[in-house]
Amino acid sequence: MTEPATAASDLTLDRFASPLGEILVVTDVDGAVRALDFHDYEDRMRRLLHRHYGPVALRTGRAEAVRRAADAWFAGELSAFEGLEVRTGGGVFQRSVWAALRTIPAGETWTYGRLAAAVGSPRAARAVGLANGANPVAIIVPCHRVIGANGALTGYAGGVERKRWLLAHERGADRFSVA
Amino acid sequence: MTEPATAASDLTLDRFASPLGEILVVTDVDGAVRALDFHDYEDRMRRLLHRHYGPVALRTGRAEAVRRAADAWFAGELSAFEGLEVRTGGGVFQRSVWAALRTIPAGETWTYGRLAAAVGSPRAARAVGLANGANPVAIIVPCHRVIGANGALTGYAGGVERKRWLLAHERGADRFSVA
DNA sequence: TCATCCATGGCCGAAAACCGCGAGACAGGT
DNA sequence: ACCTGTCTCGCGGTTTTCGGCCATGGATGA
Repeated sequence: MTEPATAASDLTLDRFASPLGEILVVTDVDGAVRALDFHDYEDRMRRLLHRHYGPVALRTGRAEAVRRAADAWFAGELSAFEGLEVRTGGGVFQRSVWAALRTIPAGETWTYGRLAAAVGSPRAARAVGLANGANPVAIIVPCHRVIGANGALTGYAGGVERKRWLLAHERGADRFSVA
Repeated sequence: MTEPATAASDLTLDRFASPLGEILVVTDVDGAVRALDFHDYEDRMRRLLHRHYGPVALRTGRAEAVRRAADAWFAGELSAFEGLEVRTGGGVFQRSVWAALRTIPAGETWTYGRLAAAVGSPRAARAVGLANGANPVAIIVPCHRVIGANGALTGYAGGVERKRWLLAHERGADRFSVA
């Protein structure tokens, strides 16, 4: 039955351009962000929404607050997402991981193991990887700030190239272009 | 994730006497009935609640409306439950079965097959049996009005004796006593 | 009439599969 | 010694798959 599932009835879907390609964002009636993903992974995003909330119909509309924040963020204002509320489904463990992600400062990277320890399960590094990959709200919930203990980027749901770009961007080095 | 689960936070549990022994009833803050069972099956009732709503704490209290309706019903006023709202968890199929049960007139009996057909799955007679057995709200949702195609009572979560008593009561023949 | 046999369908619990990990062990190359 | 890359294996939530369970009912055969 899995109860604590933050019910979702009316969700709206918006699309806007970014340096990393078109971005899809799903918000609820309160303006909280329920999902954010890249256009080339729209299928997966919808599957995830379906898994969390059951069959939901997305009405298209504009999420102005998210657009503004994203524009500012891509322009270099790395604190632009801080005011945004994020609301998700998922299990207890996943939520704790996603919450912990937002505490990682921009420009910094953690290892999966460190994140696991931070949520109280030091040996669950691998499970953290899973949870990370299931993060419904890319970029705003910065799962890209987690890398392997050996420094390898290891993986990213939107493609490792984007992960590399995001980390470079947060380091203030904007000179790389995305393939 | 199983979504349409009618969230439950505050539930209250009441106990009162009846010709069939002590009865347990669980209601929510709106007064809707979430569960009703016989005292000798309290464990199962709690398991069911847990399955549907997760870990919930039951506070004891009085469900006056249900008490009044039950007294009237046992006294012979067979329409006494009609005004009561029932709210349950469970799957889509189960809910449709439980909803259909309330359309069976008192004093009448259907076969499992007929009920299956009524909910649009003519071959799911056996599955209807399962759903019937998982009915969280006894008597008010009259699962006892369903019997085998050959007329046998087949089964009842509260014991077949009680099923026999209930059917006799609804036929207006109150002369049998419960073992 | 009764006993057997079997296809049926939804649900549940157990078990296995899936990995965006990481630590330890080795093998080479300096 | 040291550093590096490769391999192996245990780890732990989540998701998926699978096997039973049965409050049936219709067909068979004694």
